[in-house]
Amino acid sequence: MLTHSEENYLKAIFHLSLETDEDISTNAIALKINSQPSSVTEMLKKMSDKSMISYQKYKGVSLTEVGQKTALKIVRKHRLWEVFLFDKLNFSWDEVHEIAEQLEHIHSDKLTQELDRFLDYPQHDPHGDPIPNRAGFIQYSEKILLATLQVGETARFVGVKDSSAVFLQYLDKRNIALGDLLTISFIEAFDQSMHVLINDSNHILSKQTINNIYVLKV
Amino acid sequence: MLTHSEENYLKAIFHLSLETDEDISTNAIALKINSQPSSVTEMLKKMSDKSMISYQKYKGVSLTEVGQKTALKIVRKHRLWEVFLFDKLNFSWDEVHEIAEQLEHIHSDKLTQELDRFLDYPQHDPHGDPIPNRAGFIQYSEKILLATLQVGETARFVGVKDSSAVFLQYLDKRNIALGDLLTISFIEAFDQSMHVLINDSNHILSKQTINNIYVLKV
DNA sequence: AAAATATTTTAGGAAAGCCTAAAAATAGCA
DNA sequence: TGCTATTTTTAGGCTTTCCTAAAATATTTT
Ligand SMILES: [Mn+2]
Ligand SMILES: [Mn+2]
Ligand SMILES: [Mn+2]
Ligand SMILES: [Mn+2]
Repeated sequence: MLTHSEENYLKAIFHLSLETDEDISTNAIALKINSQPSSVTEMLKKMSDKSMISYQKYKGVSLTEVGQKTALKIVRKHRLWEVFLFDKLNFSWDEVHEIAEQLEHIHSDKLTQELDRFLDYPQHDPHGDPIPNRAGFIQYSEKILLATLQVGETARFVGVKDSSAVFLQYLDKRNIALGDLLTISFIEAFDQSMHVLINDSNHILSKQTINNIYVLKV
Repeated sequence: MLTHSEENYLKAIFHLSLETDEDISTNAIALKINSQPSSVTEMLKKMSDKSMISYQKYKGVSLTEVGQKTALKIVRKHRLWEVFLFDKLNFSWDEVHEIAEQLEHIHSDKLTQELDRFLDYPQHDPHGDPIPNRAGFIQYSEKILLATLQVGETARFVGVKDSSAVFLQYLDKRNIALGDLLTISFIEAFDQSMHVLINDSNHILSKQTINNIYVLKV
């Protein structure tokens, strides 16, 4: 059984591995989990001993098969709890993450399974991220950044890249929600801001915003 | 914010305090949480510094007002989660405690409140124990031990004293459930075993059993 | 009331998980 | 290739929570 801390390391390495094919560096992990590189080195040794990661001094780490499976279990729990909080307990999508960070560490296979059933086997969490199934299989979609669309194109809002509370609240304030249809009416050459038609109203979205919104072309 | 461990001490002292009016001894706590008296002494000092308990060397401890309030919050969470697992996730009453022991440490007032609402403000957990309300008020009932009844009396099964999995499973096996009506038909003088009519079938319940079942006379 | 017994505390130590500062290794560049 | 800057590891320390063994205190028995 892994400790709370070990699980957080595993999850950090998992998420960092999604961004690159290279091994994950000590510094990158330290940055991610808000700790010091020396603390990370220490933990990496322990997790290597437990065969959760492949680690060679100075060469970075990658998840082993077991580590990958374990990380997926934690991500699954995290996202299922987010769905529970959002769907059943009236939490908003900017509030769920913090509590899911705690709930993801509850150990009970039956609990995870029953929660999944109770929520009717959801495919995505409230931020549009895919939920691994019981076997650890995760269905990634072909989502692209809104910033890559051309004038005239229409697409569906299916996810956010960085789901910080402040960004999610910004979207809420503008009544932009997951599932909405977006049509690009104009792109400002000067600052790349995008004029977008959403729910019959026009929005001007900044470069930062459109680089943080995932869509699926329709 | 209290640690996981401090919360467990608080809960132990709370439960021990229900059994007696005296101060709680170091040994009793050690026994309850399965640790050593020396470990307990150490923690009691820390919790006294945090004003959660009143502690005088060699004299035992009691909860302060703040400690009592905090303990009740944890008990509230524990029992609400038990209801959730039992009512919504198909857990049996002998399985819920173990997982609630983990869930009770999740910190979020909103979560507790919304869970309470979602479960429709339950008054009792799956073992018949009362759930403190948001303000920490707990409604104790006049329940008595089945062992105290006389031949001919009828009462409703409303709780168990020791809710160990093995005892709860024993009741399940005999189709004896919370809410059932029990009528005493005979008491064996030799071993105090009780002949009880439950759901139209006759059961012979041992001394240990009838001293572990709470009822309300009807 | 003294002796024996039981309870509680103190002393000293271990493991986990974090830190800072210094040393070692690696990578980038002239 | 050799020097410099960056990254990573090691060394040493701190806190939390647990432990065992010994000392101190309280309780019970004679
Ligand atoms: Mn999240
Ligand atoms: Mn999410
Ligand atoms: Mn319980
Ligand atoms: Mn209970």
